[in-house]
Amino acid sequence: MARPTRYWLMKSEPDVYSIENLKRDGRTLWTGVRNYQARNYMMGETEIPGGPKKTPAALAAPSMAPGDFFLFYHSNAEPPGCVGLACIEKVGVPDPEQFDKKSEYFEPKATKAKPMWFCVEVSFSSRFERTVSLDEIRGEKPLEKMILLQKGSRLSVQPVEAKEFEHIAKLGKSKIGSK
DNA sequence: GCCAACGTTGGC
DNA sequence: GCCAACGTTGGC
Repeated sequence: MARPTRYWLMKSEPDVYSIENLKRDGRTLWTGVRNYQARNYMMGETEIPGGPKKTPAALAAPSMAPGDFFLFYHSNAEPPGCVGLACIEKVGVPDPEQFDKKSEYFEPKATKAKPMWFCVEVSFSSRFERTVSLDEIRGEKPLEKMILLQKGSRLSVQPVEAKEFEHIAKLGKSKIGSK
């Protein structure tokens, strides 16, 4: 049975790494996520040798795979909101920052053989013609179930429904594959 | 800059 | 295993 394409939302502070940066770079490693739930999504669907074991609940949850798409969200921005689309290229990549003593994401307990944190490689797909702001998302009935809108939700990597993804992409006047 | 909400750590 | 203290996220 073919796996359906899954859709995600990933947050980044534009002062740190913006959609313009991704457009410039073409591809990047989505490093620095230090949340177990987000990590589990980024580890992908197959077990990683030497990688952390997922709990049964995490195994039952959806995970990323190459070819999935995500909404690029600018957090701590004015206004906060979705600004474009990008594609998951590679999953379960050990986050190199955990091995770098000078990085704020250094993890002394991690080793190359047994990494603790994983990231994904992503590629630029499109920039929206305009920001679909958090305020606007709040006002859309078809988007009311989004994890983004749930009280206290801070998850920086989260699944979204295909319908939600398409709705926001339409509001941003952007399609997969368009510039 | 404030602070609510949440996640993690560590003493017991 | 509990839970208080602490740190972080991210909108406002």
